Amino acid sequence: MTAIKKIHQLTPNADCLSELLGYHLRAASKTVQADLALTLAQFELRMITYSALKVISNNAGLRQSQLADVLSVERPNLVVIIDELDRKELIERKQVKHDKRAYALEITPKGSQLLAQADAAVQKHEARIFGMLAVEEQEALRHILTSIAQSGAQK
Amino acid sequence: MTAIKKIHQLTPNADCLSELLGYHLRAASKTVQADLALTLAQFELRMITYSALKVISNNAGLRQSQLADVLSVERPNLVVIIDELDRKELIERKQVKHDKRAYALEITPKGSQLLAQADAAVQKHEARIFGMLAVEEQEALRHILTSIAQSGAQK
DNA sequence: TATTGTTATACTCTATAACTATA
DNA sequence: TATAGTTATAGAGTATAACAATA
Repeated sequence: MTAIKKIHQLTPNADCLSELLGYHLRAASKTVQADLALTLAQFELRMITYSALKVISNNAGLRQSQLADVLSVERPNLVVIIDELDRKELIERKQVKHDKRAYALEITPKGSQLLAQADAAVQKHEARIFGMLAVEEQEALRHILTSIAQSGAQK
Repeated sequence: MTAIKKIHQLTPNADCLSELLGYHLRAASKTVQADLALTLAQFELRMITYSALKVISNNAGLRQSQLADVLSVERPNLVVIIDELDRKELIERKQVKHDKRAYALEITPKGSQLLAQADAAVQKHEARIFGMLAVEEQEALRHILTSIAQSGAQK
């Protein structure tokens, strides 16, 4: 049985997928997202709720449709995200003058306090993941990733 | 109305999330995955079925549990992936001597032919995405991404 | 007992159509 | 007619428990 198992064991080089840069890009992204998720779970935040809280904090009064655009989330899906932050009293939906359809999103003091703590933890997370890179390497990586992200879809 | 809208418009620098390297990593990964998905759709393959087909092709006779390990997919989820490839007659589940529980996975001639075409398209895809980088830059990126992927989870 | 493949299930993320109340 | 927020829903992707057959 061990003999058969050995024959079937994959040699290190048998992973033919590792030739593809896209494979490594995806693997690195998954590792980072997993670590970030653990980091934010300490504050009962998800990646999307953290992002939303941060954007609202930096853009007081913006509307849900604008936030959806910034976060690249469909409007219907943003509703439950905002609901979650609202229920936790981290943000508020305030009336917009001259447009009764829309809400102006604002962070609460409680939200600002939590965001400050989360931001500090995220900074540690980034240092933990990217700290082994020199500052110039980090900038080069940022530049490369930005250009890749904008290389767009075919056709 | 336009006045209110302008006030609420986000300035380019208001996207406070772009400070995070993890944000750019995720965005780049999503762009690449989307382009790869389009590329493989021409052959009625998904990323996971393409990966499975390629690993089976390079490791004839491996079992589903081994393939699940290589692809980092849970065994129950691999079943439907193998079902799909089997239904399309791209692979075969063959009996394993000395172990009636397991199947030996093998690619069919039809599968090999499709894989060759898909491989060529994926090569073009990678060139389209990463072609703007010099070869040394590609190798540097591969090295960085590999080390990031292995930086592991905290705690 | 442990393992292989399988079934059923559930949870998250994402995407679309359609409704309401306003504009 | 168009827009903001909402509801309902459906599809991927992913995760776990439990089963039958076999080791």
